[in-house]
Amino acid sequence: MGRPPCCDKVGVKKGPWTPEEDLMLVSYVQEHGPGNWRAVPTNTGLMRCSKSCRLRWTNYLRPGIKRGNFTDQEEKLIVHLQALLGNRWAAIASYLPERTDNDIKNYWNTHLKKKLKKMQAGEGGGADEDGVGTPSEGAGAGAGVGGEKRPAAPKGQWERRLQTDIHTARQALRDALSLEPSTPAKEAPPLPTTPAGSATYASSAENIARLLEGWMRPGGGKGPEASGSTSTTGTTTQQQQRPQCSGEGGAASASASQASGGGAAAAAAQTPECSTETSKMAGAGAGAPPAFSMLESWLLDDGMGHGEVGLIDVVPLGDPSEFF
DNA sequence: AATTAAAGCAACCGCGCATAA
DNA sequence: TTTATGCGCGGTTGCTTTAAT
Repeated sequence: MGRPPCCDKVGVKKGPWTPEEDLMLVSYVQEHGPGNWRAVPTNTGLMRCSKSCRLRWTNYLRPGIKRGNFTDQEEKLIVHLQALLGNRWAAIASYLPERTDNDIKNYWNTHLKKKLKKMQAGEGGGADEDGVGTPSEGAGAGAGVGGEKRPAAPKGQWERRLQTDIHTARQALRDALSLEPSTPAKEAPPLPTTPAGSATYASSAENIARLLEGWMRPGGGKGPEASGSTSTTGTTTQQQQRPQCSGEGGAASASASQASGGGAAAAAAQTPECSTETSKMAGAGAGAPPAFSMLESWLLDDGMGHGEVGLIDVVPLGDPSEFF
């Protein structure tokens, strides 16, 4: 029957997002929460496709996103999870709540693939074309991994598969983390004991501040519209890359308020109900321990002794990220 | 200093799944 | 039960930046 386009192509703007658009989207989501994306363009006046809005939010504007360099641990985790789960980036991303699937995917394609290929080549092994990521067969997933289309599995089946995924991932994480026993908190920065919730605002404000920074900087780089999202992310990402998770909360919100002179960003920094997703993140990181610490303690807590109790039992099946 | 190639990243596209009507 | 619609995911594209010559 032919699926209709998700939105009218006429009058729909494409390409990089401008800071103005970002602000419109952010303030809308702050107010209404994410979801009902279909209504977003109408209600905000954004000339964007609903999908585009969702993507922009989840990949860039959403609070709690960490951008920039991946740590060694994150890298290892991704490599292992990719080997186990295949190119199921969303699933992999659920283990790295601060990273977006798009980010992980890009990082895999641009860095890790090559890196591993090189390593394998070094070992004398002939890496297969896709390289490395041949997902271990029978990793339980059984399903089409590594690019194959997912089989349409009934929900029960999907849940079982997810359980297996979690189980195998857990094993892999153990391996991954034990690879470098002597990489203490080197890459896992100590987490500030931030008051619950502040991390959410911080992250949110940080993202917004970041975009505003690029926007408001007079002649900074390429000017407002060119700078748009690209500059805030592209070039400046590296420069603005801050020491992650190191209690930037106050600073971030401060800069947000400064930069915005109030406005949406400030609101963003203060609106308690960032969004459902935000709350998720907040809940996730209540006090915002990065997922890694959580994972580590989960994995390394040998005293857990509850057999397989743990993630699987805690997490409502179907969304491991809920755990974080 | 100018040009070209390579790398990195944001965003788009199309498909499948879930669900409400 | 069927159909329509929205959402999410993975693959891919194209623009921008950086490095090399």
